[in-house]
Amino acid sequence: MGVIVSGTINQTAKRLVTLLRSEGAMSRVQIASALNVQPSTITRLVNDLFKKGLLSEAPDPDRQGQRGYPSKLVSLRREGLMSAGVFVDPGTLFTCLVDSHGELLSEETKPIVDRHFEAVMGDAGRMIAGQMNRLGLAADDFIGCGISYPGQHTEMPGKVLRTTYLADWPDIDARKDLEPFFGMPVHQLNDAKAACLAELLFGVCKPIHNFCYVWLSYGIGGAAVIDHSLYLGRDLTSAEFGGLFPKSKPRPSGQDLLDTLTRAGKPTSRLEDIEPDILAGPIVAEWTERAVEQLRWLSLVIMRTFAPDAIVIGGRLPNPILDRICGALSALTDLDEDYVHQPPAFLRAAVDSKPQMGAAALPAYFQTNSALSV
Amino acid sequence: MGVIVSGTINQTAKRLVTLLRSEGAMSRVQIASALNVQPSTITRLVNDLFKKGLLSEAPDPDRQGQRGYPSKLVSLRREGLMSAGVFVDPGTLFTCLVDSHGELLSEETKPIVDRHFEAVMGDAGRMIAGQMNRLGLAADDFIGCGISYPGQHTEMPGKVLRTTYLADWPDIDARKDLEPFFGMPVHQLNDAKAACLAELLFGVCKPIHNFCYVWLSYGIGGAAVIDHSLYLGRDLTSAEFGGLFPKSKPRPSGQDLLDTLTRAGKPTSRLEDIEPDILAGPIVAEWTERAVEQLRWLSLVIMRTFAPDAIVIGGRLPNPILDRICGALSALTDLDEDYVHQPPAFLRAAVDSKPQMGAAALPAYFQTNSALSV
DNA sequence: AATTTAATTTGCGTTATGCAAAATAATAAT
DNA sequence: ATTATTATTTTGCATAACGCAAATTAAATT
Repeated sequence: MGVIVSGTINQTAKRLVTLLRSEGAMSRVQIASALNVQPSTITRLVNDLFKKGLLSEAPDPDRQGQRGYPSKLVSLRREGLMSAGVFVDPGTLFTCLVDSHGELLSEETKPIVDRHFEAVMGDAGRMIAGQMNRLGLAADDFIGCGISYPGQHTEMPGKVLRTTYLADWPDIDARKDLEPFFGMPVHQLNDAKAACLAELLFGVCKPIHNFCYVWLSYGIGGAAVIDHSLYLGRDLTSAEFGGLFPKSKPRPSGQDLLDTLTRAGKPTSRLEDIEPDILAGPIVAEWTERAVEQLRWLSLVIMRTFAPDAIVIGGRLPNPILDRICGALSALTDLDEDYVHQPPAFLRAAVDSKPQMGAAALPAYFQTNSALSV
Repeated sequence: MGVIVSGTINQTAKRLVTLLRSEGAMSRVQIASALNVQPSTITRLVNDLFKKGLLSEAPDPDRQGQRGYPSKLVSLRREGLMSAGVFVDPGTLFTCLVDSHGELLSEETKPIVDRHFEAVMGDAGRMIAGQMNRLGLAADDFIGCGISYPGQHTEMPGKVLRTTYLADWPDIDARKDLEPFFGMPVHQLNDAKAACLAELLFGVCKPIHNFCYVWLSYGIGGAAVIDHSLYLGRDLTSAEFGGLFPKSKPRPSGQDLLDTLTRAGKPTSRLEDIEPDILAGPIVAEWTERAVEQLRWLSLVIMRTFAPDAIVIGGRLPNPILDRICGALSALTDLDEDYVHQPPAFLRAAVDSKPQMGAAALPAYFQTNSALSV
């Protein structure tokens, strides 16, 4: 095995990895033209990275009856860029290992009993190490570990992430505070932004260069990807779409849904605990309808600002609700009478049900992402 | 003289030009550390570009009583990257030549009598050529010419710009339709986006990496700069802030102001024609106050989406009104009760009164801009 | 079996750039 | 006055990245 990404990875190599993540298997000439370099450059680069175990190669299965040297399709080797992910729900610890395609290699979930920082991170580190062990892998087969939890970013030295949910957690600086627990490079980002990266690298947004993610969880978060890069904005507060809905009024958030259920005499405290019959019933249906209307307005705001190619709907709201919301938005023929353009594509997030995959996307993103543009 | 930018300009050279535009004069070591390369690389690059006439060098005037080899400050040579600009008002043609610092070398304004495309562009070409002549310069001393006018971009092959104001103008493709008139590379963008680039390269936004421009003209336009690059979005419709205000209702646009004056018995048809006493009177004051309130809301939307470091106010509304609007926004201590962060910096655009400078910024931007990031 | 075709590879030269040592021009210490 | 110290810039050398053109390869077509 052995780790693959050495300290210095050439700029064109980064662009190549980003391209292959985005487009999947490609021939060398296709790569060369996409990256605007000579085929010979790609030959040398690919053969080099192949030797290092980063890439794999296969004959083109669709090729039939064409003249000329048959192209060989190059793609990321699954075991080439593996990463680990840890998501901290206030009550549960979700961990996983994923390969370069975002396929789960293993996962493990555990209730959190001791909520203190050291205890949670100690547990997480042991869970990750245990999974590696069972697969016969070592920490240096991995490019890193991502940590994600609901929380607010603050622009302190080192960009710390703060949570109010978890008892007396300090402001956390990824490198300094977290690496000791995992023995590999650590990256962190809050739940919405991490989930967005998971869609970018592993989910439905692989080929999309500009999109906005609307994250519907207990609160409403969001993220924006511009030119295949996460745009964070001042103090990492870009695309905080929740803030567009006044806090005091009804809004399409999970907390608002739970409050609505409580008012309707069906008190529920966690989104996962909403009963199937209630989920299928009129209270939720009515709430969803209102949410769709509010998100239609939000989509208009997004189109007037970011004007992305797609708006992605995901989060920790129950799946059927997110599916219904996304379906209803996709069915709109126009967003608003004053909006003369086509509505954007509305996409249902593919990997939002496993929030630890968002975390696992972080090292992959931060260590190999590079703008694809010429 | 002779042109300076040869066909191929190295990537680090682009980053250097962008850096010097943004930061002004710098020493070689400062440049090296800003661009994350070795000082020796900068020595060679700078000496090379100096020989080509792109850069100039001067002793550091502030240096006094420090040990060591005295640094020499490198900056863009004024005559090194000149460009031309043409702005087409429905009734007037504004043209100019500017140097690499955005200083006007010459300007010429002329009423449009024949509004047909060929006639207008023919005139513009002759005006530009005449100005060059008078200064003893030739077309190939210039990196290009920018064309700008109010209009809608449409995503047709080649990214055409369409106008409804000007009689039977076709969809225009910069390279194919415009270059014959000017004999140099031509770039085009609508008024708001061009004005934004003028602030980025020549105005108050030189050092700002993320900002949004709110363009208050007859209509309301806008633009967003992310990582020192203009972000255009799907079909070049990003940051079309006007669309956030329903067309049917009062809105902070110049047309709305003119309509307000008409209703108040002071009919005026052009923004330049508003009488000084009316400008200072209660109708305009009241209108401005309402505009400020609406723009406060818009600023909140901008902060929840782009979260830029600054919001820039500019346009063709009368100067005193724009000054008052910008002043009032700057004075806000918070944008909204739910917005817990600091308000952004509100900046008054510096070069919006000369819209042809926006046009002149286009060649400078498109031919040398390069993300500064590492 | 020879020809055509298209992808890939190889050989060669150039450019960009890192690294370390040297040169330079100032101030500070003796 | 001379020497030491300091920071910036330059130079010499080595190497990595990559363009270009020619060669190679493996298929289909003639």
